[in-house]
Amino acid sequence: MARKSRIETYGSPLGPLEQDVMEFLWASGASSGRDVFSGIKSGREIALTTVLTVLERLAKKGLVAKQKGAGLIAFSPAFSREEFARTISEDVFKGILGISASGLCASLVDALADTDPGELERLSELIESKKKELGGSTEGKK
Amino acid sequence: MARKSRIETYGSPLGPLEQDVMEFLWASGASSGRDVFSGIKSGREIALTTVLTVLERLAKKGLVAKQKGAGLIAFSPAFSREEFARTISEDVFKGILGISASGLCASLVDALADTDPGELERLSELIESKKKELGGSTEGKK
DNA sequence: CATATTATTCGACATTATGTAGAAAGTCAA
DNA sequence: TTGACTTTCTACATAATGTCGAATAATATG
Repeated sequence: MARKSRIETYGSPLGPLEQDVMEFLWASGASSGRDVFSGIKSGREIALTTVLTVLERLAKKGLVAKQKGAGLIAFSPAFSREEFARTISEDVFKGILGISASGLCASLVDALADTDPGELERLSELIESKKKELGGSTEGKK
Repeated sequence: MARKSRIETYGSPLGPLEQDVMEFLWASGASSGRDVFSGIKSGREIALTTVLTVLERLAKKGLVAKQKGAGLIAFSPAFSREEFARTISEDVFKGILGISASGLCASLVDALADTDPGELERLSELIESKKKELGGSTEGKK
């Protein structure tokens, strides 16, 4: 049996340039290749084709949609930042939970307290409702 | 200015073989190269040197400690499974929190409810103590 | 239409990470 | 010294990513 509790995936490993491109698309929405190029190239020396290639690869990965309509081809994020983050989170959690649920929770709480204390409150509420949701319907694993 | 809210790291991206090796070390503690080899090679065809190489690289990365004492060199995990998981978690959270704290929390709660409901209870307690720890600085509706 | 521009696509090379392992060198005991 | 075993070196293969120039396809213009 392939041991499962692997630390596997960690989500989608995007390279720095790919991330810059995604950031731009998330911020600007559908854009032409040149737009993306102009947008992310600040200070750095990078060729237009480099960006085009990345855009192409991202499209192949299904992270950006390529729409060829009337004028130029438009590239747009296939997922919102949130959806993307959530997808990653899920993969990460699946992997790490098998190793140390308590450690994961501890890290989350610490990180939250550090960057967004207010979110702590919302988290407890979230937990409450989830517990309530689980409550009663105790028919084993789901 | 390096835009920060990146999705960056995602933690330590170990390859499958490297993970098998770490799993073995976590389970067995200090072991000789041959032990690791024998331990992880079940069914598969793999050379001893391959494992040794991986062990070596893992050591270079600082994930395993190489102790050369009396007899054979002993390799042992430099971090416990939990510490490792925690390190990964932190990196991941730092990256994702900048994007969507609520999304992250939602994912965690869902994942927890799914794999380890009991941990939900512990999480809320954890949050409570953390809130208390933050104390007055976090005064607000409660 | 013929040509200059701009847009897209192709093909390539560099680097890094990982898997894989044979060859060489080092150890140690019989 | 010899032989078996350990450890190190060296090297190749593949995949992901960054990086482009060249070739090709569209468009626009004179």
